[in-house]
Parts: sequence; structure tokens; C-alpha cells
Amino acid sequence: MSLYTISQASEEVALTPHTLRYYEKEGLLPNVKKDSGGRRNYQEDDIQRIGFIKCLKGTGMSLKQIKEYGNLYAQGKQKFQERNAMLEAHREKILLEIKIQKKYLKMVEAKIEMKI
Amino acid sequence: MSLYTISQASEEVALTPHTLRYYEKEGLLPNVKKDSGGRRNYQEDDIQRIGFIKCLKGTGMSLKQIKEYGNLYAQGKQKFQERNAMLEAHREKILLEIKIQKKYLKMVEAKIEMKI
DNA sequence: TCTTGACTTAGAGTTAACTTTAACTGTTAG
DNA sequence: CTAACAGTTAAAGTTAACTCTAAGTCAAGA
Repeated sequence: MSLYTISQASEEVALTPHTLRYYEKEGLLPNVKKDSGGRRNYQEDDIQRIGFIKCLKGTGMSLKQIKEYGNLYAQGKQKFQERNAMLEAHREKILLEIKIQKKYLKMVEAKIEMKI
Repeated sequence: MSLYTISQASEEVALTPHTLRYYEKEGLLPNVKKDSGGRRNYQEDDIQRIGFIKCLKGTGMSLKQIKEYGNLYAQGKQKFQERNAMLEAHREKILLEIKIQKKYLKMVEAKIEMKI
């Protein structure tokens, strides 16, 4: 089954087809299947993967780092520790960022309350 | 009193002197005082203002918009409503962003917990 | 058959927010 | 006096993550 064509996947993950090809070219999406005519067939796990890429990217990880993470992932359990350490460091980064955002939120709210 | 020279202000707000001049040139810091020799003297309210600029910038507002906000600010109470509307919209944006970050945090934590 | 959507490579363009460089001149503290 | 710090303009360079253009080829559905 061809679960998703590029334009269907594009809609599903809210990225343009161009960006999907770009991610693939940059090595973030290895092993995307293609049909006899060379068209991409995104499988469910590709969609999941893109979802996680968006999560990492949305929390400030660079595509370069995301790619490194993916490479570790591809090397299986032998790289499990390294990969998990990466995620845990990233988790701390997100926690800190949320903390900062909350502080900034308070500053903005204080300014609003000033009414001057 | 010259409260802060550029390098003192630079340390205080954790921005390079170059960036401070750049912000000034871009119109984000109007009315920075200068001494007889043309050197910048940052006053306490300049430092406060830079702090708020960092807050807005840190929550994703572009320098261009920050400048617009500053312009409204400079026009006093006649633009109070417009300015406050801007802040309130920004407040919503921050709230949404925190929400998204929390969702992403959960996704990362789930991945960590998977241990695969 | 024709239109639509997909594919390719390769490179140029975009945007934001700096950052650096050049090529100086001027001021002040020790 | 001189080193350290400050100033100027003007323009080029950097980085990330696209985004677009060219200049085609190819395949499938109505």
C-alpha cells in the first residue's frame, strides 16, 4: 500500500512537499520508499518520524543535531546510551526554556498591568 | 552621572557593545545620552528598556516589531490602546508557545521512557 | 491525449539578526 | 605620552532553514 503520496504526507505533517524532499536530501529521512515510477510513498512510520523531527525542531534543535540523533537511532541499541543522553540533555533544555518563557510572560503581564 | 559606559552596559545586559550600537542604529534605543566626547552613557531606564527588549525578543518578537512597539511607546498615552493590544496579543502568543513546549516536552519524555 | 502531479540536479535567492572588516578618528586614565 | 576604549560609515560575510528557479523528464488518471 502506498499510504501517503508526497502531497498527502505534506498535508498530514504541515510541511510543503519541497521541504519534505529537502529534509530527505539533508539525511533526516532515510529510507523513504519509492514506487516503480520513482514517486515517494510515505509509510506510517515516516509520518511518525517527521512528527518527532518537528518536535525536536520546535524545541530548538538544529537540523544538524536532529540528523545526528537519527544517525544514532539507525545504529540501533549499541548507541542507545548516547542517543538517550542526547534526549535527556534536550529535555533539560526544554525545561529551562519553559522556565524562561514563564518569566518573560510575567514581565509582559506586569507591563500590561502597569496601564501607563 | 554616567551610570554605564557601553562596556559596562554590555556586561549588565549580556549583549556585545557592537550589538548595543546596532540596536541603537536600528531605532530600538532612541535617546541614548552621550558625553562631551560623544561616548554613550546608558542610564538606568536604558538598561530597563534593553531588558524588556530582550524579553520581547526572547519570546519571538522580531526587532522590527519591537521597534514598532517602541514607536508607539514614544507617542505616549494617545497610543496606549494600540500598544497594549500589541502586548496582549503577544501574551497570547507566549501562552500558546508554552503550551506547545509542554506538549513537546511530553513527547521527548515519552521517547526517553520507551528505552528502545 | 492531455493535464496534473511527481521526479531530478544544481545553484541562486531570502530573511533575520547579527558579526566582521576596513579604515580610519577621537578621548581619557595612568 | 600612550594604551585602551570609544566613536564613525559603509558594506560584506555568516548561519539556518528554507524557498525558488531552471530546465527539463516521466507516469497515471479522466
